[in-house]
Amino acid sequence: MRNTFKKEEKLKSRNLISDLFTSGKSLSAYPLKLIYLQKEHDSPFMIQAGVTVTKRNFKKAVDRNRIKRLMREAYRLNKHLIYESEYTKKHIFMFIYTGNHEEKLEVIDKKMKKIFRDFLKKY
RNA sequence: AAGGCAGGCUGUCUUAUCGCUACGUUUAGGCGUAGAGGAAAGUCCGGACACCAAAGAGUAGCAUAGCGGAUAACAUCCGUCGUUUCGUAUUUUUCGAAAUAGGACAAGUGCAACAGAAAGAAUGUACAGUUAGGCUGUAGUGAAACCAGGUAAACUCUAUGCGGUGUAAUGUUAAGUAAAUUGAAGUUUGAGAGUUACUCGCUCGAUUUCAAUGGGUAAGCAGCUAGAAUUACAAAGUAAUUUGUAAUGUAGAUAAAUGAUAGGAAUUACGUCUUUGGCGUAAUACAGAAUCCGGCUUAUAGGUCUGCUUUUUUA
RNA sequence: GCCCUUGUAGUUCAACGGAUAGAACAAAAGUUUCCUAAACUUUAGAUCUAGGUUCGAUUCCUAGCAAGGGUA
Repeated sequence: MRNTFKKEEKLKSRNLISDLFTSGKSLSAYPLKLIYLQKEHDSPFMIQAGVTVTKRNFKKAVDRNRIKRLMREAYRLNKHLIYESEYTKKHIFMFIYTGNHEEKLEVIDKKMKKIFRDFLKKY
């Protein structure tokens, strides 16, 4: 499969996001944290995913944008782990960066793989 | 020549692979084109644009403050006068540079530590001008006592300007319902309610029936990027700036695109060597459009230019 | 996005433009005690930053920085 991450695959609806934060479950692998919820949505993709960085830890918009780009890149390169598994229920994902300084892509990539492995182990 | 300070300009380039957003094209896969800044930042001023007829009048409030000009407008910019500081020089003047919220204390009110006789109307001490009184001058304290005193980035006064809310404005499309809104008719008749900081004013009566609209769902689309546009040349003007001609097509996202990896080049720093260079390592600032413009302020590695200044060398 | 407020010792708060910025708690040292606590005595410690107005600024003005709040 192709490693894309297009508009339709991104988590955008405010309602879905607030549902996710009120009733979602979480997995953690510092400096990343995944909040997930099994829920039907309109997207043709199996998972709608978003990333977020708190303003408290990164005051400058440049830093926040950079980390979000790195997280999107890591998700894009690793999502095949889930799509190629036997699991097929629809989910919404939100990745939160809980660290307070910028990490390199390879670190984030490693943690992303760990989170996906943990996620698949649970089902 | 090297270093420091201040200001102006500039603000790394390139190839491949994997991706993102918009537009065009394509039956689909795909392909083509375009894709952050000088400050996009702070939100400190000024506008454009849109809506609010509950948008009116007055007061309050806020802003500005020599003079002339520029501009769509400004608290911005240009010129000039005054004032202050510095330099040259030195009796002053003149000259050069920098800074400057720079109306009014002769409308009224307030304030002035310490010192001083006295800080607002009081006339003291010593000396001198004259012998006494009175008057005048000098000394002494202080930032200010040269008197119609000082102080308005003290209240205040004067002149000028300002209606409010901000693109999440506003318009429109689809589904679809109220105890809400609007219109018409009937019945009844005046206590109250609402509105901008306040007053005047202004708006709204209550209930029943019928018809229409329609909260929320931060839904979709428009607004949304051709504009006080950019670049070049010429002319006018001391300048800010204006006018004319030609060329150019230059982001439009919305949990929010403009990225990642690998290689090469450039610059800088450090280390090392076989030292006009080679090799290795590291770094490449400040910072990310959110309706759009004009300014202001703040941040900024490296390069480059200008001014001032310090040290060394040579003449 | 828009709007507003506040910055004073380690903490919570004071201070008309005027002498050496004050109080409580906390901290340090000492006295007391076999030791600790309590009590008592003493000490150190601050106006967010940079300019300006003024004879003089925590106070007034301007710009920046930081923190907090409101609104949709």
